[in-house]
Amino acid sequence: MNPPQYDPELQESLRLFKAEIFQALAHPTRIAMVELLRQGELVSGAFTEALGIEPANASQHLAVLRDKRVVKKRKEGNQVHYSLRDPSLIEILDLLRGYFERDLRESYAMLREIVTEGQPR
Amino acid sequence: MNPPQYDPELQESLRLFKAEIFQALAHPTRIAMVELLRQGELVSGAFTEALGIEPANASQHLAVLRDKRVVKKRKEGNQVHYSLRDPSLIEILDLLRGYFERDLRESYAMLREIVTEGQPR
DNA sequence: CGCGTATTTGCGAAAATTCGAAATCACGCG
DNA sequence: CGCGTGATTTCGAATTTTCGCAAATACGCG
Repeated sequence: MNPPQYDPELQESLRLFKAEIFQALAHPTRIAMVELLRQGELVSGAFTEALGIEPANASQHLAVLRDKRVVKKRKEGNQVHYSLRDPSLIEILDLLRGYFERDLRESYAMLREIVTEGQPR
Repeated sequence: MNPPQYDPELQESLRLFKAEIFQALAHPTRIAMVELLRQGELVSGAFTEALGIEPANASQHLAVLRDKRVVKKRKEGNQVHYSLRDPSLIEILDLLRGYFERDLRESYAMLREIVTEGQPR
């Protein structure tokens, strides 16, 4: 019960868990899904419509997100509602947004450098 | 060039970009590598020793992290030093730890619920 | 039962992972 | 200079995983 501060096995399972979360988000469609869920619950069909994909495909990606515990489902009569299991995922996505912006800026700078490099001085 | 606020194509390529970053971290070994880099620079060989993997394997994973711009390399004589390109990645991993703990608590609660459910009242 | 919505399953193609062997690279030494 | 050594990367091939489509199957409802 009491968690040792430096348990190698715990560390390992924690890394596995983190890897699974990242794996779950390692697809453009699933990222779009999570971003859509930022505002709240969505029915399964809403994804297929918003993303222009087939129901089967949406269901598959949702299954991945479900398996990795990113989203939870709630059946209501005929249809299935999905929502984020833990809103703090939003925080993580926001943090990543800052990361991406920095990275994009860097890439842009590098690109410009390469371009100007080719120019005669 | 000028980025419209809501360009679907831009959104899509941005998601692709994000997916690549997630993909880079979607492996326990690579997560361990990033966590090792929390303290600072490491030589390539240090990873193989700390993680108990073969040099070729470590090099592959480092190449992935390099390609996705997570780490940067610095050659010094015989060996190659790696370091995090952006330390805010650490924040994200820390956030995930809290996420993980919440998840464990939930699983435990659910387990207990199932157990008590089976009990006669 | 019949219908529409969701999910699951089967399958081929593409990508990721791993490992051993071979190739590079920087150094020091005869 | 040529050569051997240690560190790292690259190559090649085998295995595993992921992806997207299509067909089949479940599920709730009238």
